Amino acid sequence: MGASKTEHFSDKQNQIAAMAKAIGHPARVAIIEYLLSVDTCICGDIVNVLPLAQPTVSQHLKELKNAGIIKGSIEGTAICYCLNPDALSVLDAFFAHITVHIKNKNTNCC
Amino acid sequence: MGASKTEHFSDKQNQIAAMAKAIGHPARVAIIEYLLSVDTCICGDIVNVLPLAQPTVSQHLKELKNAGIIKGSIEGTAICYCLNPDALSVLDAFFAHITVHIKNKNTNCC
DNA sequence: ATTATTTATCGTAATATTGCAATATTATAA
DNA sequence: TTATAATATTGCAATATTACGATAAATAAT
Repeated sequence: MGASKTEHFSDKQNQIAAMAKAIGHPARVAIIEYLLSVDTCICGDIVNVLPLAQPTVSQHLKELKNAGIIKGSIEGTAICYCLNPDALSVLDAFFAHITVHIKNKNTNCC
Repeated sequence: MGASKTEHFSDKQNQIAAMAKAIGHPARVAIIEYLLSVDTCICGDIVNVLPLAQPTVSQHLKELKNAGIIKGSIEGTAICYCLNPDALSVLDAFFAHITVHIKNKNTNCC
């Protein structure tokens, strides 16, 4: 096959998975870290920052955008990309919830 | 191609990406949530919990284990699987760091 | 020893991802 | 209008992922 059986899982599970999947590539982690490091949102130099060809970077940006991780708006010739706090806070809450609950578990057999 | 150019990115970026990728499937999100919900680590019923065939579940468990998200040990006929707090705390720290830094940014043009 | 139970592996088909060259699109500048 | 610059899309090849039937391996129970 090759297609996930998304219909068998909850919307929340599919949403978390889609966002995690989008972050599941080192180039896209690098993009996220770069967007976090710059103070302004005018990010027309993302292509120069990554060791990948321009179409490849454009494709990675598209995937991050589709997953809601970043937002983009036209800013003249360049495109302005920024992180989407809403999406990232969902992931933050997910992992914070997990780590808190793991600590509360006394059984740890593995 | 189809192979990520991991050598161009930092170990940290590759580690985050590998773990995020492992969580980037709704069945694996469901597995994580199930492991979090049960009190004991003896988890021989994961197959029955998911709407997927046994070999598929086994494959998903293997990927989570390879990424370090879960740990497993033999427990008689069954296999004992648990979440790995170390790996999950790395992801927790990553996303907590991002959300904190986003809040500190005053520019938000998108 | 034989059977039942549980999990892993193999093989394979369908689909998705990754990467880039070539090209298209869009907006600014001359 | 005609360049120039920045980003997007298309097309394609190489590889990876997803899913499952069939089968293997390992342990427990009879």
